Amino acid sequence: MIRDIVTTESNSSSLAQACRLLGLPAVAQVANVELRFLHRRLKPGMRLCSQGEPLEALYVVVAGTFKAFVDDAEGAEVVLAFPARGDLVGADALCDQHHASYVTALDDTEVIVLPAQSLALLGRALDGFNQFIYRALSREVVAGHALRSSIQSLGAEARVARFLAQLSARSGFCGGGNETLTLPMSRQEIGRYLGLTIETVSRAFSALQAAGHIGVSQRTIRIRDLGALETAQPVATSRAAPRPAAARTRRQAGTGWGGLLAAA
Amino acid sequence: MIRDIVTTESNSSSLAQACRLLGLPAVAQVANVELRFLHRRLKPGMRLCSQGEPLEALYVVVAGTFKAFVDDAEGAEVVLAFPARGDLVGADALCDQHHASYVTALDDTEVIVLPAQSLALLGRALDGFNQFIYRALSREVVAGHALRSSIQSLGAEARVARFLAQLSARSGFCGGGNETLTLPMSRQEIGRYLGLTIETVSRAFSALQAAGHIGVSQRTIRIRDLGALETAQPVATSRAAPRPAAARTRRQAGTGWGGLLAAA
DNA sequence: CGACATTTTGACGCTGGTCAATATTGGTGG
DNA sequence: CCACCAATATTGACCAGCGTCAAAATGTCG
Repeated sequence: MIRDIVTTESNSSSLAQACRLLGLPAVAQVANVELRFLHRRLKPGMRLCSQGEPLEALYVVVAGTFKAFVDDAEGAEVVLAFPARGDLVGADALCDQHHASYVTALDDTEVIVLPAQSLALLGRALDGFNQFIYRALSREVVAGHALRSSIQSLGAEARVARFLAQLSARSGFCGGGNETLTLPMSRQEIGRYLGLTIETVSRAFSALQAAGHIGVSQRTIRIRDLGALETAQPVATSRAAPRPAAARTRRQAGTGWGGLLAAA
Repeated sequence: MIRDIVTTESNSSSLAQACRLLGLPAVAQVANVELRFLHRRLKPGMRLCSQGEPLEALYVVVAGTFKAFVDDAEGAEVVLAFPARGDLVGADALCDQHHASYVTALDDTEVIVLPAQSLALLGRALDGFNQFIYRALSREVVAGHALRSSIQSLGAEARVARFLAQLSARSGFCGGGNETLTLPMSRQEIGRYLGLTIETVSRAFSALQAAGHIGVSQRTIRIRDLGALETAQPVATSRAAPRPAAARTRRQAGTGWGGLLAAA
């Protein structure tokens, strides 16, 4: 597609570097490949890929944060993940060669581009490369399970708390030390990720602040008691999962729902 | 269908058959492989694999239904999927060679066993084999996204309705025509899958029956109005996600609710 | 036929969604 | 440089969906 990046030079990375970024053990052979992959940079709001679009490449995030989402039946977006440094983006397109979600940049970002053709090629040439992709994909599956588990198990406040703990644990979100982080996403987006409304997210922030666990100043969060955030409180009762807003645009055919039942 | 499978014990299947089952386009070369994979049969309650266990093989479900789940913080299980005919099981172990969830048989089941060693081997020998795994994994990711989206978007009744519609759309669940299906799982398990309590699931069944959309008789469901089930109603409002219960072994301990406000 | 497990139904209330109004921030023009 | 307006965030009041507690009903199994 169109490369509008005029900025500096898109530089390149080796396969070994990509492996390191993904946190995968680089197989021996990997080090010997001199093949290099181009980088691409995006400004906030720019889209890396869209739902329905044919697969052109997979991406490994080098810097910045993205938002991956789909539109549900009523048109409201459901945030699937906030890919950041070290995450693989675009894997959901491998099953039918078309992206199944939208991915947009939340801030200034940079990715390593792994062209689709290269995948088959590399797989053939390098034994370890397949493991590389398998693991990245598998990790995504596991992460999805973990998220579902949290959403079903925790109350609103605990979910937000863990969300923050998770962010602080990742590199790339910290604006300096691992004590202060600057959120690249809005409360709205956090809500659509955790299955909460914007108001509830805001209240959770306030409550955590009142409890002395964090310091909140807009999108700048100071972690005061990481332990408290991680040890989410089962709080009260419940465990349901309500409904979205909807209200407005009702009436929609909605086939959607592609896969209730998945595989393991 | 099952005629090549001689009932007796562990039978075997070719790679091409496995591809067909998974609904993946069998690559040319696949047809030429004469390698055959053994089958394995399980009785209700038997475990195909457990969390933490080292990866030994991947499985393709031939018949019956499984339940894949993890235990959340409080020990309550969260059902991740109900793998049935055509689904790949065990993929979550590819990232670190250890299973990340439990998978148990809900009824009499049969799977094709793809030994872990064969994977690397096949990948090296067959170009198409990697695509095969990529797609199966990717499909799982996409299915997970779809499920999350539905859980966050729909009310309890709509979730149950769609769940049933989804089941009726799959082969393997229908006890005859696609009009009557026999659920292999309990209400409890449906609830832990949809993020609802057993009571809410039960009430949803009753409501759908009262509305004339289904006929309920224990675990035998008659679909009377499939369209109504698929066109889930955004119902009311909400969209929160409460907390789990922990019911069972509860008896006290302390947490319950007393600490609720304090913790918050 | 009796003890147990699963499902159903009812009453009650907490969590979190909805509606709504007020603050803060940020951008733009005079 | 400051007033004005739009976007985002915070708070409050209200209310309803669904979890929790409880018990009855129906089915399973020995």
